[in-house]
Amino acid sequence: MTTPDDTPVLDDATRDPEAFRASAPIILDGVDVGIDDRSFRPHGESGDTLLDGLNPQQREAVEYRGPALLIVAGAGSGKTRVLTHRIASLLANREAWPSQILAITFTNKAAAEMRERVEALVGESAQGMWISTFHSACVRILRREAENFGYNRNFTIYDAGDSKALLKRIIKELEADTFGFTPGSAAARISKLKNELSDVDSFARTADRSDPKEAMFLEIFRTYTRELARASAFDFDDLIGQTVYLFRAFPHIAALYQRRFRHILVDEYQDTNHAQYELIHALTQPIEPDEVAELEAKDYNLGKLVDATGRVPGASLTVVGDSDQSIYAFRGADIRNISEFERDFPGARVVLLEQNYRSSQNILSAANSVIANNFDRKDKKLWSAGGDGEKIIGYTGYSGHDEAQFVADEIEKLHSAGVPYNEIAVFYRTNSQTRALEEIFIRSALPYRIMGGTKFYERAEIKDAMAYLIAVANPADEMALRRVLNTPKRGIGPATEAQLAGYAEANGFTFRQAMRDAGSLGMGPKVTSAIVELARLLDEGATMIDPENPAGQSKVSDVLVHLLKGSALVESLRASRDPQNEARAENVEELVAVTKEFERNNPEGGLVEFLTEVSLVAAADEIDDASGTVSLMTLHTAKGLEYDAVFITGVEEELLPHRMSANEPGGPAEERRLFYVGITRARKRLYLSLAMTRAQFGDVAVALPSRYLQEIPAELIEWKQSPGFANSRGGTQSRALNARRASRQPDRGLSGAGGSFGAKPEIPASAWPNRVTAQVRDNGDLTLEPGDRIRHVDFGDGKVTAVTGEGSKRVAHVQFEKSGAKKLLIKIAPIEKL
DNA sequence: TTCCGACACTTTTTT
DNA sequence: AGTGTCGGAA
Repeated sequence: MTTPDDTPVLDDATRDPEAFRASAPIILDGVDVGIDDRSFRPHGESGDTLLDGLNPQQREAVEYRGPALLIVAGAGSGKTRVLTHRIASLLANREAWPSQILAITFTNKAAAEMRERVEALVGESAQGMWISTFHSACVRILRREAENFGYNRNFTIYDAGDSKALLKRIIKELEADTFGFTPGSAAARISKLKNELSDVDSFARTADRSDPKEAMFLEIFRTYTRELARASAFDFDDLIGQTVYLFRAFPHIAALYQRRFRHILVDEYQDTNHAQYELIHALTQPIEPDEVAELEAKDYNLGKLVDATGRVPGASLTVVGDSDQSIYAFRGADIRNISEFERDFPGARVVLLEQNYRSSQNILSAANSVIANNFDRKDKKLWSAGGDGEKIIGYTGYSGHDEAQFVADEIEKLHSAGVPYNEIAVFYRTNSQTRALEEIFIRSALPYRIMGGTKFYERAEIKDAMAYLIAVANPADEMALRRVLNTPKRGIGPATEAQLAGYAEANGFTFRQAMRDAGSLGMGPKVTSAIVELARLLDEGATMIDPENPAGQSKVSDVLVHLLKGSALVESLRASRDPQNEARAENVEELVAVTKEFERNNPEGGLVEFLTEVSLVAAADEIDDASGTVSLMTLHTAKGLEYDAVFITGVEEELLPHRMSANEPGGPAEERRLFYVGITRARKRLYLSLAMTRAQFGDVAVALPSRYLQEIPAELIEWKQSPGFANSRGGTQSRALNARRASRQPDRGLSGAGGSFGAKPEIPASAWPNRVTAQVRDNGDLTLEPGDRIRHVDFGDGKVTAVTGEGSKRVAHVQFEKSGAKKLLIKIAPIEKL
């Protein structure tokens, strides 16, 4: 979890210079636009030293001043450095106050890092800046302005799962499933529309209503929108879209932010969608004279901002991006935003950064030759002054488990050669690939962390506990109430739920009110008291955070503990005989710990702030660089990160490129960019691996090497085990794949094996000395000592050389006769003592 | 209303 | 393989 970017908006303070000084002591004497106080000296480097160590292009990107700047930054070209130095130089030269800077990054983690790096350059004057994601920035604006357009500032944020749950109910009620609608398909379509800034009305105007399916979709969209509004909730896409509507509908509110942010910087611009583009566009508009007058009438000091025409010119915009790293088209990212930047912002300067400071030349050459296969791109070649470096290592496993064992073994080798675990990462295309990796890593006692995937906050029991908190913070949120209604079991079934909803509808009040009044519904005494009791518990929670409450604001953890006690959520999990429920109970207790952690990091933050933070945490935010663990993540999550050693697994057709991308326009090209992003994360070592067979949906399918492998020149790859088997047409894969170089394991045993596509390959197991099965066993409290001989199901006989660790985490270091040295977790490894 | 077993369906990537 | 959903019985 990251610290939220919760610096207060300084608008109120800037109206009154005295208050401003008090709240931001680093800024002396001042109106926020007066930049003439000579005593303001940032700590750290002065303006000149900010340019030290930068190449000429980087310098230009830092120094250029003008309305618009596009920095085309290839992978590893130091763009974060350029961005932070650019911000630092604006501050150091006192061309801008911190509060006038808005920097948008892709993840909270990137935002935190950028803030840290700017602070390292200029010291604490970095405090008042807004450095955040699009979503966080919009939440701040929306909470601030919510009351101005009919929303409650305690609105709930629905994540993708919440949206789908709501749509599921709507589709059921409308019986829309008969038209083939699923929550997923409806959510995707609505999301797409919102990313294009379409709302129900504009969609209704263009939709073909004579088509019953279209009419039904319109009905779904309309109901969904109404339900969100009724619950005082925004979905992810609304956060951006509603902010744009807000600015359009209320120019005087837009003017506040146009005035405040004089320098806007956007990272990963190639992944912005239309709504985000419009948001940036709105923020960089000039303030017209009538709005200027209105602002001044409200005592906002515009001072020197007003130009000769009586307007405040638009903020200066800096965007950084690389169209070769655009991997979010599926989410509405529009590559035209970057390719047509010069047209959108006339007079824009473009700076190209092509020198790579991250990777060895071999890695870059591979990346260049892969991406060169995407036509319709500006040619751009990364180069490094750092020398060729190591060759790329290739490996073909018999199965996903075999591949995982290779990865584990190589990681162990790297580690004993001095590469720390946290400098090693394993990437894959789909989250489902983690299973095999995880099994092997646990068995091999490798410390690892999975980024993203099934996230803590997506677990059912955590969502239940969170729903209690949401119901307290936002009583209008019916979905949270419905979720909480019968968890833990209270004997309130769907029939009762429907009765409550009907009662609320008929009387024109909220679901929550209906719960309070359950007594007048004539239901059974047990059910009635359960409902009334729950309503009372939630109301108690609400008074605990009520700002009017004389007893003061309770801490989030106190509210949560009170709700958990009152609802007996944890106890009911503990009482159940399902063994998994013990782990669930522990998860809920972990959530209490999370709230306490939040309180430590955010002494000012309340329940709403906590809920916001939880809603906006992303996979990449969890990455803890200091921990000594290997990181496992999807290729998407890997964007923006770098490691000494990188493993890309599952480099197979149907997986990379993924089969789902085949039919999408631009799909294969986007998949290629994804591969390119993965390759360019590596500094020194790159491993590409694949498997001949891969388990999916419970059975085994044949896999073919990815077409992208052939695009890497053969001399860059050293195959530990090449995928040189016959393909479906009876020929062989390209020369690159057959890699006729001297290899310790010649291709002999492989080529010709396998056979026609679709059949299970009959490959002699002897061809894979490392062939690994998914077997796990419980060895109880088997004890091993150095010198013991053991037999492993997959690796054969070996001798224990050392034993480390405690209790269930005891690890045997074993020298196998045929398979080399390995570490095994004694408790679960498929071994027996001889 | 809840519980249980049979079943169907899943897996693209994420703020 | 694992999870969610549905129908029927208690």
